Amino acid sequence: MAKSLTPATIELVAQRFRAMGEPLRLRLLMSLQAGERTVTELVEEHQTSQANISKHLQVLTAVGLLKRRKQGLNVFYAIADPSIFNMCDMVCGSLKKHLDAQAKGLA
Amino acid sequence: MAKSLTPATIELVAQRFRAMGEPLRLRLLMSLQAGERTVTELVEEHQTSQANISKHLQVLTAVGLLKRRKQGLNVFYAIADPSIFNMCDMVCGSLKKHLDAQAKGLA
DNA sequence: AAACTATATCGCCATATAGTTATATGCCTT
DNA sequence: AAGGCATATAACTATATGGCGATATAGTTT
Repeated sequence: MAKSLTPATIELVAQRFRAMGEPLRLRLLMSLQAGERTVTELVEEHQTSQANISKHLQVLTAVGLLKRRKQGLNVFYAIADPSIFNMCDMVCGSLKKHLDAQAKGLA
Repeated sequence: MAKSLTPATIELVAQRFRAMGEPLRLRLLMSLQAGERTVTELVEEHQTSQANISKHLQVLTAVGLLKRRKQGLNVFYAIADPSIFNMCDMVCGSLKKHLDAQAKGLA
């Protein structure tokens, strides 16, 4: 991490993390890992209202994690930068380490 | 990111991201990048109440990002897994890309 | 243009969370 | 054991956010 970031930059970074800090949003990202999807497809895949999906997609798009492509009636959403999945992998790895250590502590 | 994670695991991952999705918490992590610090030191460095710092440290510790070491009256906090800074770097990189693209879009 | 479809937005409620002040806890010193 | 220091917790307020149903908007079809 860079030495000193401006408060505004820190806020942007925090926003990104916050955007990824929601289970449903993580699931949406995972759905999109295989390729772009329309809102309807995502609604069908995750059982919640269309309004809710739409709002979460809006959040992810606003922070630059997703990109939108409109085609006729449909809107296709896609991952803007696949590197986010590396982040997920890192969290999973770190999480595993933590859980293992915790498990050992309980032994 | 692994193909299918259980809801519980997804929630854990989300928790981690959420923990990093707060400017003050990011600043605390940055402070600790150089090495362990006591609560008092962190309070002096970031201008907010001791109670607030303590609460944020508690959040970061709960999700396994920090570790605690008690020594006499003091409690030293330290980064539990330095790999989180790679994540910050990745976010910064991705962010930069996004902002550049956005800037170009406005040109 | 009227009806239809896909998506976005609005208004609402319930809950979560950052911050504050005040207080409690735990450890040390004398 | 009494007082003082460092940290944690409690009680509270203000704000943000997730979810819902209803509605608006934009594009398509007939």
